[in-house]
Amino acid sequence: MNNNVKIAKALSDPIRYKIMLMLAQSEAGCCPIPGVEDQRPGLCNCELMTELGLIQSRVSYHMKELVEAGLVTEEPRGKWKMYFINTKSLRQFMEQLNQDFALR
Amino acid sequence: MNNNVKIAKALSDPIRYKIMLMLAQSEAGCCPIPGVEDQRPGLCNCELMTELGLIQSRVSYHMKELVEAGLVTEEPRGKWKMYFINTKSLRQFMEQLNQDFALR
DNA sequence: CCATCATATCAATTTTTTTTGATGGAAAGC
DNA sequence: GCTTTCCATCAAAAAAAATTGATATGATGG
Repeated sequence: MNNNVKIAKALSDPIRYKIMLMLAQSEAGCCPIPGVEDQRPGLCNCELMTELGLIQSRVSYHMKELVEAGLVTEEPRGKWKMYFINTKSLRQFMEQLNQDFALR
Repeated sequence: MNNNVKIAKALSDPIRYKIMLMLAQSEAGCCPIPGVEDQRPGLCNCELMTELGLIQSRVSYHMKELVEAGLVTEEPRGKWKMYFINTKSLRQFMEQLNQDFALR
């Protein structure tokens, strides 16, 4: 299946789209480990759960979908799992849309 | 529901994505009416059926999805129904992605 | 080691989407 | 008028996706 279809499918769920927005807007990493410098903006499951009001397995499911589509990268941080938006894949998605549909 | 989610959902089916590609690449309108000047590039159900090898109701269903998402416009032409890609909606989709995810 | 916390995964269920075959309507040609 | 062609829509079935609750894994801190 065409990769753009995969990306579109990942973005086609309201919860996942909202999660992407949250990742894009996250200012500082949640669950910071004291002393660790690299605190890229990102979110962990725990934060997503509380913000979205969803149970853990549901968040986990959607994050897996986003990661498998390549829209999100993940990184264990201590006992937490941090998620980061992968803007590169979004750019590629748009680039492909431009090509496919001769938008420029 | 967010309009980008609607667009993404419409694009998230392989058949619909392929139809969009076909519409984008259509050179001349099929089912031309003799004497009518305005023959914008577009396709009708009949052509989509044969090209895709799908039954009529299935094509009809997917075209309805695309039209309702705003990705495609339709126009009766004689007993045929012509479909045209709506690049404007695609542009808006991408513009919104840019904004939402701070891609530029 | 043990208890706890954060997350992953699984099976069962629910919901949504897609597909199909049938029927009906509208336009075109005879 | 009648027939044919093209398309829309419907109900039922099939397929796919999402949700839930339970259980498992893995790191942390005592």
